[in-house]
Amino acid sequence: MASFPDEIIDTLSIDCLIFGFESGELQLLLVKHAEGISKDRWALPGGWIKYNESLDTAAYRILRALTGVQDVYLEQLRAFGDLDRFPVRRVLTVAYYSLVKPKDYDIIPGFTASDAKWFKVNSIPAMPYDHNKILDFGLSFLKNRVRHEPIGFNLLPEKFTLLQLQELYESILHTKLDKPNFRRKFIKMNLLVPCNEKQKDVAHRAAQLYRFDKKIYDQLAEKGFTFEF
Amino acid sequence: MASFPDEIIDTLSIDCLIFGFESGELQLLLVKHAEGISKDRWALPGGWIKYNESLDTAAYRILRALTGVQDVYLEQLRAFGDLDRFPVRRVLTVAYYSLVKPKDYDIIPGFTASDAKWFKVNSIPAMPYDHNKILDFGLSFLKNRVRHEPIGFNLLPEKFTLLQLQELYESILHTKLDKPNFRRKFIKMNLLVPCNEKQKDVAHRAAQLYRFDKKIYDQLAEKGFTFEF
DNA sequence: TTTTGTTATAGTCATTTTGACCACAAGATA
DNA sequence: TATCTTGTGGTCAAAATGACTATAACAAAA
Repeated sequence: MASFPDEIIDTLSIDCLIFGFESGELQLLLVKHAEGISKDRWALPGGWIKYNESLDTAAYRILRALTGVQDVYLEQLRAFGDLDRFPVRRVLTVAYYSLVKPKDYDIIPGFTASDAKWFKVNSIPAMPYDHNKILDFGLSFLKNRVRHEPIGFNLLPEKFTLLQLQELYESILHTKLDKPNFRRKFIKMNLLVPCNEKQKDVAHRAAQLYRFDKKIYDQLAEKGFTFEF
Repeated sequence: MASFPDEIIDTLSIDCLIFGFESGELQLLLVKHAEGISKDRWALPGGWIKYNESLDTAAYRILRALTGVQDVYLEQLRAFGDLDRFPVRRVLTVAYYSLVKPKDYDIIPGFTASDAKWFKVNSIPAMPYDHNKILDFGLSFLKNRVRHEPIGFNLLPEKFTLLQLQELYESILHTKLDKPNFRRKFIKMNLLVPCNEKQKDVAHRAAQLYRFDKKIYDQLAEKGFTFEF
């Protein structure tokens, strides 16, 4: 079974949770299976690991092959290994996640996917296997993480307004936050750099645009800083 | 290969990080391999998953068989799947961790372990495979987690002093904390219940003993509370 | 041109939390 | 009795928080 290096291991798979943020809502990238036992159903982008690739390598390959998404930062969530999670035989899957800006990527379904598109996190269809369970895990992971690390980095466009940032937090935390207080708190963290630019084409007072300062973030991250909301 | 349900899967393993806290220091439970390619070396308690058991089940079985430790809460950390992590063939391992009170457990080496004992985290020997890497991951995970959840629960004896609690935090966070401030902060969280008892056999003023209030903790945990130090 | 609607942004204020301390208490030991 | 060690109660200024109020911009409607 392990004789040919490039052969797949049919008991080890990868599944990806690709989160995006657009029009004030958290989104998830799903693919429609083109073959296999869940043909024509929407599910997490996933596939078999090959004998000669590491978990990370497999995750990047599979995500790219199925959705066209590449050059993202994938992070492992954890393994899911319940006996009955896959109906045919015992399959262990390792879940990865990423946070991206949907607009930065052309979604190109391919490989074992006949289609691929963004779904609002609040209206995800019932997926095959334990994919909904994996999503739930990912969502609570995200909810937890957003409280302690400035993950907004990857979800917002290069330049963003404070309201967009706040909406991102509200959408992940599932709460309303006070605008002036949110603004004050975030600005005091020194992570935001005001661009010399304002919002355009809005039917109200244009907001200041900001961007994240990666350097300052890295400095802070090294000292192990955290923040709460 | 998958024909006999009770057969092991020789490409899937479990490794456990069992942390303990004693005499002011963080400890880790290791076993000495009795067989295999790393015979006589100290390593994380670990073993092969069987075809008919889930990851969690395998973790409990293996930990118990090798060290005698049972009735603990094991939590999955993540999977480690680098191609070269195991010299003979490709093996994916799923790491689990637990926090326990060493005194609560009789360490009984067994199965593939010829010996088992606690090591101070600061003097862990070089271990085979990627076990040191797994430990590093576990330590930073712990460091991060201790800042946001009251994990002390499982590491301290039933009744403990505030100084013991503080030493636990200092030992995980690798810093010194101010005594009166630590005390004030922790007491205000309402998580500690004073026992009507004092420390005994100490060569100085005896400290009040406290215990955790699990109910209050659960209430707080549900609301998603966090704390910082 | 004025009004209206909508979001941006500045600021107030009482309360709570923090960090850095000091000082005394309790008890064992020299 | 003096001294040492750790426990525990407290102060105090500074900073952070949460709940608001008020004003600024500016597009669109009246």
